[in-house]
Amino acid sequence: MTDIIEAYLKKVLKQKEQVEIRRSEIAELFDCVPSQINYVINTRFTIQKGYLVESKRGGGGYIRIIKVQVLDELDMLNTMIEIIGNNISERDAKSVVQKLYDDKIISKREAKLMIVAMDKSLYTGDRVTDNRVRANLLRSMLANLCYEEPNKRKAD
Amino acid sequence: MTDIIEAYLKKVLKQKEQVEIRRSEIAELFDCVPSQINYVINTRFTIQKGYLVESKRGGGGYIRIIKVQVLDELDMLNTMIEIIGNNISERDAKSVVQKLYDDKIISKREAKLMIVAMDKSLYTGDRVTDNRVRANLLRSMLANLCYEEPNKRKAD
DNA sequence: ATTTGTTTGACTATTTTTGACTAATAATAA
DNA sequence: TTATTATTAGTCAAAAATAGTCAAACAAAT
Repeated sequence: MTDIIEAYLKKVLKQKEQVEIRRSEIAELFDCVPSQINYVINTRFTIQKGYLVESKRGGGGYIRIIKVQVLDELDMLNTMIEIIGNNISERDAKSVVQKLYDDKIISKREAKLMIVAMDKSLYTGDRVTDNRVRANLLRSMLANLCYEEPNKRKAD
Repeated sequence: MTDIIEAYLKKVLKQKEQVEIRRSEIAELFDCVPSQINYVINTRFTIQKGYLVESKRGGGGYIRIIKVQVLDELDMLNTMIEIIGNNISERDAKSVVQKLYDDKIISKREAKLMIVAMDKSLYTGDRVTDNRVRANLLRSMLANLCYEEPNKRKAD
């Protein structure tokens, strides 16, 4: 169900920069509880994936999902570095890398290298430490990409 | 039983590049406990045998087995993975990466990504822990370079 | 007899679904 | 204007729906 609603919203976002919904209407449309919509948004339309969400309650209330716009590669990398901050979960880290791949800032091989490096199983086992180390790694790797010549793309 | 399930999955993989199952369904189909499926996957669909496995738990969960192509740098990478072992210093790790670059197994960008990830300053500060985590990271990244997915699947 | 591989199930981990309760805003009444 | 009510959306935790781990029991191979 989550996947279906996600796909629906993404389809709309393919055409437009943003989409505005009434939570109860979408819930009705897909025959689910309204809070399911919050779940979809919280797990699939995060800032790490490149979305901003605004909403308002009360009469005429809405939820608005906005695709984040960035100017260029450097801007994107810096934005991501900021988003990462000093701690990041495995899931969010992988979202960030996926986003960079989707936006063709890194190659598939680079994405895979980075994604495997985000895996929880490689670290110490202490969540707090791991999230900090993971953020350090990811930030460093992205910062490194900032100083490089533009990506020479191989067919992938 | 393991052989039967293995054969079944391989038959499907003869036709397609990947197969997605629901663990409980397959367990039911072959009248075995669900964890038997994990055993089959862990023993017969390893990365060394040319398969990649992804999965998700929870509602709509699945196990996906993907055929991958083994690259000819396999031997060299496996040797390096063995050499790395469970601990590696920053210096040794960096020379491993340098060698990969010299041997043209990785690109310059990939090399730089990996090199920055080996840096001591990113880890916990405890030498023993750091050398272990660094080895985990490097081994994972190298293992990842051994294989390549044939082609993409998602239409989105 | 010993070692290696397989089966089983109890326990754990993760993700999604659901619904009761809370919070915010707008509309309306006083 | 102020208070009240209606109309939204948000939060949180429990329940449900998956898959993963691990070790004991069992079986097969040497």
